[in-house]
Amino acid sequence: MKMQFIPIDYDYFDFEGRNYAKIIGRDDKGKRICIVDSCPVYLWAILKENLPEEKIDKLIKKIEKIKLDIKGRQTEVERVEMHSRNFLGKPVKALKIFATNYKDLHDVADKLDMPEIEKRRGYDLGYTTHYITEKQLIPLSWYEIEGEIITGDGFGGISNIDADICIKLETIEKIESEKDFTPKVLAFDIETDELKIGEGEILMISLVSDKLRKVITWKKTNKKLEYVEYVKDEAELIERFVEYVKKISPDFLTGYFSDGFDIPYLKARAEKHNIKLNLGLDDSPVKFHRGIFTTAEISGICHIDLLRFIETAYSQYMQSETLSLNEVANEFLNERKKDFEIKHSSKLDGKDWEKYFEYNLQDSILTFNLFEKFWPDLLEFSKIMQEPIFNISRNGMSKNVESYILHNLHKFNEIPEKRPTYDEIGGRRKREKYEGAFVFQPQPGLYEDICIFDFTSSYGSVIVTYNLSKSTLLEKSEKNSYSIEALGKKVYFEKKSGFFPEMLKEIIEKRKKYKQELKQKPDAIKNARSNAFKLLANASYGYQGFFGARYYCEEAAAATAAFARKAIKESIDKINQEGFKVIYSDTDSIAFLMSKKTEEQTFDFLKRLNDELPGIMELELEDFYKRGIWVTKRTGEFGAKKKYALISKGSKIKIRGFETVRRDWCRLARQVQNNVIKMILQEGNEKKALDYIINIVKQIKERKIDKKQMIIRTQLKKPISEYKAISPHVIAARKMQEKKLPIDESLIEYYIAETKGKKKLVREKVKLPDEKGEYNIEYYLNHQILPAVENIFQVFNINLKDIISGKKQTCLNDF
DNA sequence: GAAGTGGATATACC
DNA sequence: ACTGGTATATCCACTTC
Repeated sequence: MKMQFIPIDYDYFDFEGRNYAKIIGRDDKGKRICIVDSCPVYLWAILKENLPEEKIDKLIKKIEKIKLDIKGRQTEVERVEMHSRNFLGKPVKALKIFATNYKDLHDVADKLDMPEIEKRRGYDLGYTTHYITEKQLIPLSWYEIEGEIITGDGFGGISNIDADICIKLETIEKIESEKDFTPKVLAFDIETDELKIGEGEILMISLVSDKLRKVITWKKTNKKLEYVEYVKDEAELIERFVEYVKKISPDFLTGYFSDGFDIPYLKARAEKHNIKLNLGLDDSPVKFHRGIFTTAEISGICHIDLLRFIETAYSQYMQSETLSLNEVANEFLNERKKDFEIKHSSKLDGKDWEKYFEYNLQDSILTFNLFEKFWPDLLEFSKIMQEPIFNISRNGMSKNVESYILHNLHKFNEIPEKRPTYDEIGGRRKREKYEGAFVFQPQPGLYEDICIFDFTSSYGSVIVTYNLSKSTLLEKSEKNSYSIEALGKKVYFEKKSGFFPEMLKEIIEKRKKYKQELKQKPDAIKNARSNAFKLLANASYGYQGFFGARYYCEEAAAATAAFARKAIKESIDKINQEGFKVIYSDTDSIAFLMSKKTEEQTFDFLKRLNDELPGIMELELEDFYKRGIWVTKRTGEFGAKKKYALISKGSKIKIRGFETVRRDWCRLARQVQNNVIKMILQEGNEKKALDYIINIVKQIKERKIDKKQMIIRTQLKKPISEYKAISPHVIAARKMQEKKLPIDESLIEYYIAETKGKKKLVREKVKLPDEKGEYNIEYYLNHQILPAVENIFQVFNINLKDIISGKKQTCLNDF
């Protein structure tokens, strides 16, 4: 049997003691195909140097005799081969030890505690990763496959699963031409009475696919809605949900926070009713993997929790202040949730229920649309990191960097490094912070004609240029090496390029290439590809300093920061020497005054600068700006770092660090500050802004501002009881707890109210948004509005405090 | 009991 | 525990006089 095939979901199973990959996918006609395949299972034993041959022969014979009988399995060493490989860039002799079952490799490794063996590696990758590496498969690419159809009890009855064809794979070959694939997607969302898992009843479940829009509920209402299906009770609701998933049989089942809420909830309620949540194609129950986050896996159907993916792939560029479905859908789709105030089901009447159904359906529609939106990203991530979408969508960037490395090691003939042990991680976490980026101390003021240069992929290009990695780190000083002062000593790296910098070089090159292609002819795939490489390049520096990394290298991470500091300081000097004036710099960017020079002269100078930069390091022009403002710190007269605002020649405003961009300030303060900054940058003076602020102060004093503008939102980052310092938002959270309001991952909202009696602490004046009370004029003036704008006016030598307190009312007439 | 200071906490920048 | 370090600012908690 021969056909075209695209792999989607990866799993594995044991049959007669051996491991088999079970890959679910589609053929080019949309039929569901299950392929069964196997690959050699082995680990590496790296030998000590200069072992005599007879000793190696003896060792091999000894190893070949290893047999294990554990966990109800019999595993034995089946074959041992001698190979020349690299480990951390050094040539080594290593034994490739083939064994029966991947899951027993750890135990085989334990048996290899022999004096001739230096290190044991390659037993901790996970079967799926091992399989993909071995077969060089790229997930979600089209393949031409050939194999035998499996029927009856072949491989323990695997053909009983809900697939059109099961095949034992014989050959598999990638189809090079680009070929589209449109997955079958089902989005779902549940509504419940309580937020705590399993505590309340599931009231309804919505389901959305390209052809389906449905809400299932057990709630009887007078008006029958077309898209609502009514069932008897909660038990039937869950059963019906399972039936639908089976009937639709999607490639992807997607939810929003469904790993942490919807699926665990369904599971808990199903257990209560003694129903099985057997969603798997093989009728297996949903499997939960407990880690820091629980993940829910369905055999054969790829479950995607979009929240997790959006968090790693996009949150750093997003405008949204939270990752709530509403905000995210608003930002990416320009669509919103339905307005509906959720109440306990006992407090709802007929009309409310209809709205509730609509609300529930809309959530699934948004989730479905978000899936479509992020499908190119999921696809590209999966192809680039070469891991299944299920994992890709849940892994953080450090894991993604590591996946990329592991799947590219074969190009360097490298044996994979092991995961750090628990003790190693503990040791790494205890180490002191190393010195990081350089931040220029700015002089407060309003500046005109500013230019900004940026290092492209700054840290990445430093790692590549100076070959900084675990495998290139030298133990002692060597001639002809790269060296720099870091971690309070001199560190050295060899010049012969290592596999990690080499891989990173390719990542940066690809990023450049795809960015260029994207610019020429934009589309979603190119955007996703370009973004994926950008994220990979950016995360590579952090990876080497991350305690959980296989290729952890403190020296490399510290040296990267050190070389980057050196490079930027040298560039700053050169820019100053050229006759410009540097006014600010942070990590990889430099802002300087044009000092009457033309843009052409600046470009010319940039070219010359770049010619002098080492390796692949490169500065690029970020933009030209009309004006910019830097302010003082609240304490001290120095300029504040990481806080400035710019207006470009095209009148685009860029604000960094100011309260305007901080979500833990009330909306009024943020908006007022934003307006003040805008006026000053646009007009080039403070006059209009001063009039504006005086008017705002008046309005506050006269209580003309809507209380909604005064609400402060702060995230509760741990359980209430764990707080040592009881700050206002903790009090607000306590109040919510008393009122039995849900405290989920979202922000705590409160305002500071007028109170009777002498109350000194801010937290004593905290009220929840719907608590009766009036905003505290003194607080909002002196602790929100004034702090937000006073150091902006200070740039113009205006003391707002005096003006507002009325001390210098007369000076108003001066303007 | 006021004033000063350091710690805890949240959030942003790159 | 799930990339890194640098930085600002608020408000509480505690010390000191």
